[in-house]
Amino acid sequence: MTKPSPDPRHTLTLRDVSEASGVSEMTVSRVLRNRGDVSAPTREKVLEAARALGYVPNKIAGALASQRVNLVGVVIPSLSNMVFPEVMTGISEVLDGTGLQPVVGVTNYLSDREESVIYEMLSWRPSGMIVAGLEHSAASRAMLARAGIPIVEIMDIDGDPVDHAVGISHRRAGRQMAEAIIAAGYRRIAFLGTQMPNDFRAKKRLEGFEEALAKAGLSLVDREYYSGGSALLKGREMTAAVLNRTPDVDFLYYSNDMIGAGGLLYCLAQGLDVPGRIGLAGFNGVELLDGLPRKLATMDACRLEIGRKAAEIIAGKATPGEKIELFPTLEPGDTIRR
Amino acid sequence: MTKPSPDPRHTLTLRDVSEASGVSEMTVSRVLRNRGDVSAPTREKVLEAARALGYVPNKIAGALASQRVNLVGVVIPSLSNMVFPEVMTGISEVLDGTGLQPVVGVTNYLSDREESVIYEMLSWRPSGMIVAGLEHSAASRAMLARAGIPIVEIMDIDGDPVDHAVGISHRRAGRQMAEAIIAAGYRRIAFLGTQMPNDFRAKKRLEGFEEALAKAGLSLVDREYYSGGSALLKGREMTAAVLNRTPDVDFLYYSNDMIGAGGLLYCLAQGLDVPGRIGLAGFNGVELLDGLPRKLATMDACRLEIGRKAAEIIAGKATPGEKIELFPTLEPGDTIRR
DNA sequence: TCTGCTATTGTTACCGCTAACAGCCACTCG
DNA sequence: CGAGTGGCTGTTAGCGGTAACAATAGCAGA
Repeated sequence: MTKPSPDPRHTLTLRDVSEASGVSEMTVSRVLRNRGDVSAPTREKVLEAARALGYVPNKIAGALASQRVNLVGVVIPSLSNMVFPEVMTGISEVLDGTGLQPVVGVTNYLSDREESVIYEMLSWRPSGMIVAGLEHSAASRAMLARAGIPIVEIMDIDGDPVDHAVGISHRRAGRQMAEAIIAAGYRRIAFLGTQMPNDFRAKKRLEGFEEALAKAGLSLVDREYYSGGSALLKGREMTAAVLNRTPDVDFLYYSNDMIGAGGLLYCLAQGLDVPGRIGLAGFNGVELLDGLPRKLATMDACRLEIGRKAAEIIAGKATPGEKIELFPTLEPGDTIRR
Repeated sequence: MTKPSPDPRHTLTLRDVSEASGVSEMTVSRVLRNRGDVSAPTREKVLEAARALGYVPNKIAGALASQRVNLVGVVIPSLSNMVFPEVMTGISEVLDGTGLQPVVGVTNYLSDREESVIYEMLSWRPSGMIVAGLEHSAASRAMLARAGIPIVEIMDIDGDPVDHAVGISHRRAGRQMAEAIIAAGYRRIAFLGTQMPNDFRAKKRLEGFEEALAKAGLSLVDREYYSGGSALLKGREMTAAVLNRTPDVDFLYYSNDMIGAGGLLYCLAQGLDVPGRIGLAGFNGVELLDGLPRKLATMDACRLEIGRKAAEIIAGKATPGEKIELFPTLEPGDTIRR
């Protein structure tokens, strides 16, 4: 029975626990980490003392001494995107059993910001890094390459990874969607999407999309960009603008599901025949779509799986085969003629 | 001119930079942290050497030596909620200038998990902690109280904070909404919400709501719970269930905007007169609502402001006045009669 | 010339914990 | 009965930085 918190202003160290339980600091350390042999009675004594005192180990000191940090840096462009939380879920799922802990950093699609987030994270000497995208500043790439830890670049595989990459080919995804649209008989196709110069993946999808159109002798009949604001609302507005400007358009390809959903709601409200008179498609496969009056055509981005695979590489559970390509499935929903 | 990365397998330390630039480690440390006086030529030499080598300081060692950690722990129940990302935005905004860095931990509304997340975070000795909610296990509270750092509990102020609290009164919010609904002439009111036992805030809103109903001599005519799944879809399903079971219901109060939005879409699809025949209201004030065909009545939860104020307290920029209550505004939208 | 001061740089002693190894004891075995 | 063995606990020496203080140089003023 030790008196709890004798001096409330002093933060506890191993020494406090060791004194309270009458063993060496080393033994306390062993008990608390469950490492090495400690006799049952000693273990009990120590645990009780630690509990009574409310001791919380200092990982900073521990990490410095052991040269091991159980942190995995995760660098993503945004949290409000709805796509990254799911990646995080996949990462957490896999990391949960391993003693590794994800730490997120957000870049807001800013290259400078990404650089400083990466720098900051590396300065904590994590066990691995998961970074969204393949496009980074030279300095960022250099830091990652030099860090001496596993690096996994996720979401995209159209490019050269620093170390590992897990993702889908956005170029191919765009191409595939275009092919499906053409096959369904649509010909006057417009694109509606983000303008953010640093959303490289959206850009690649559009490239693939136009490539496939070109191969069929087609080209976009209209395009509309936006940035910021409520995606759903923007989707309505952009759709209205396109329909107004190019009344004979027969397909709207959106760069993401949120604006696609807005567009769908707008078209339905206008009483347009979807998918007869006009077809629509988005990208991502967000859960939200399930609740819409009609199911928007989309392509899931394998987010959960990307998170899982990336974490597995970091945790050393997977064969480090450079690039891992995943293949999104096209979900035609109810907004493409069949 | 130093040769870059002579030994690629050895991680760099201050000593490497100090040798490369011909000054002591201490001087390098001073340059890199911009602290103390260093002559301009020396500074240049050091910076160049550090850059050439690609040196990234080891914050673990730095933190241990200086007893200062520029991290702020943020513990939230979920990322996919759409409400917490906005809180994070507020936090980042304020922290950005201060050298402090937020680190998020997610609990999935699990008390055990919260406990271990808090423990894990405290073991990195952060400069402050921001934790969602006021309900925590005894162990969690004790750890936070003992940590000797500023603690801010956010979102809710109906209860006893460990240290500081910033949020709204969810009980009052529920009451207010009920009063507005009653004033608009609705009488047969149903509640549709989450069942998660640990969503204490939703529970408090419902309590306040029922309290106000009772004061007006009313009580809920129906209620419907859910958990998990696509919120939008669940909203549709639950709404269908209630309308089917209690056809003469004239108001649906949802515990959050997502299921409310689903309900709204359903009602509109059914051709119901909203808000004449039936009224609807949600909670949170999410951006999504702006894109809906009709604007759902809601109450914004002051999320951005909560994040800001909490961060200000941590950063020492605000007077630590125990509880800071914010007052949500009721946005009647188009789904309550006026 | 000597003192006193400022500007700059170096030295020393940790921060709190863990790896590696040393020590001690009881017990087994030939 | 001595050596060998395994179980448990303690000792020592850092990990890579930084605080605090010491040292040195350069220079002005008396």
